[in-house]
Amino acid sequence: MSSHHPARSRRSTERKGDLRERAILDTCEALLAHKGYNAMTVGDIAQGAGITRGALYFYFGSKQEVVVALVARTVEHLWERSRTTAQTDEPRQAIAEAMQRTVELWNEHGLVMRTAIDLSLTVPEIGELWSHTADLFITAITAVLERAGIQDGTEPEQASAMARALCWMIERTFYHASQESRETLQGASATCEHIWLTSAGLTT
Amino acid sequence: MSSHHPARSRRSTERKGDLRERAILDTCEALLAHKGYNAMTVGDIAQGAGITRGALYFYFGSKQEVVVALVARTVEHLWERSRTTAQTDEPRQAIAEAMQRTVELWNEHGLVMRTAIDLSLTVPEIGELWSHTADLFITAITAVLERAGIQDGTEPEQASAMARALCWMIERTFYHASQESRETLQGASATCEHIWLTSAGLTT
DNA sequence: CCAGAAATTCTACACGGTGTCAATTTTCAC
DNA sequence: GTGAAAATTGACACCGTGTAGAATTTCTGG
Repeated sequence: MSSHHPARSRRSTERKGDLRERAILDTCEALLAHKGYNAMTVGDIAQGAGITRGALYFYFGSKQEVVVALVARTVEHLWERSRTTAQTDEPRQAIAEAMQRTVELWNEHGLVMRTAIDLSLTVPEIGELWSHTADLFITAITAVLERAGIQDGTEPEQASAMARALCWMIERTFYHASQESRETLQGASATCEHIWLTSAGLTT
Repeated sequence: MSSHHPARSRRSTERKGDLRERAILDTCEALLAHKGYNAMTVGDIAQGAGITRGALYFYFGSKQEVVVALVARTVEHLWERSRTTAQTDEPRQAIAEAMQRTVELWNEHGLVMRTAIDLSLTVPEIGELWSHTADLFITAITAVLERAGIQDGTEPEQASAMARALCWMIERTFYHASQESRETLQGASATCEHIWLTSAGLTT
């Protein structure tokens, strides 16, 4: 199952295959956009990448593996971005910045994030990736809530549980809004920010 | 495409086919539970219902149509329940009752509701059904918010937009919690209720 | 530059699930 | 009972998947 990409990772010069691999993922992303996961066939991806079906199976073991790799690529980008973003102490500002950053993430990667969510159930690896990503968000939200004075703990009305619900609210709201337009997304963000602020008791 | 079930609907006596149709949907629901949508094959459903693949195609045009019918059956049940539930004027009580009812719905029909959500993207008819259901909820939440003094309107911080975000929060939170246990679902409900109350400004 | 090895690509094949069809059997109304 | 409508069947064609072995290209050290 994992006999693919043996140890091709560390290489001085970039092998031809690395290019192909990227081409495959790019094509996959493009096809996902206007055909959707189910309609997209392995043949389509191969053709778009300029190779044959057979050749594609040299790089990935299945259609699922391709999408897993695509999601992994995008998700690593998210983690990267989260790590390098300044953390603010002041709750109100922290919330505003978090929401702004999230809007940008969805504007750039909405498509892949949506498919990640859709496939979380059926493709275990993607479920893993996405739930880990969600945990990062939940942890961050929890921290802000606690700094704002919400009691910490895991009971229904304490910070941790609230953070989880708020995270799902944001995920789902952005999921829908990002399918519409940037304006819709911006408005949805404002609404979520407002609810978050209110829940944190920051409605002066 | 719709040459199936011609006008078999209105009938004095119950035709044999009506039984089969129900058997098919029941089997589909059962299979969905421990195989999932993708793994479940038309042959499986037919076998479970005690007929051949060919016979199943007499009732439904495809696997998708079967699931659409199943979702429709469940969703009509939801609408029924919503309609016959007493509407309370007092916001706090209205919210408590709504959440309690929602917990019951997810306890009874969690599986089908989750698949409905999962297939909303890929199966247009299901998307239609589910978004209509969501609209009912959003309308109800909006009404409660307005009665609680939230300004009505569609701007980001007004009742309509907030109701939408709260609806998605509940949907997603319940989606996840209902996969765990009844206790988890109850806790999740309490958290959502708390956030809803806070957002409505009812935190006395 | 060249030979062998590794990487890459191709074609052909077997398998499984889908949806269709014409033929057949069962059920129902009169 | 009989003829029409309902229900069921098995066989078939199609398409997408994943595999295998052979062929080709690219890299590497001498």
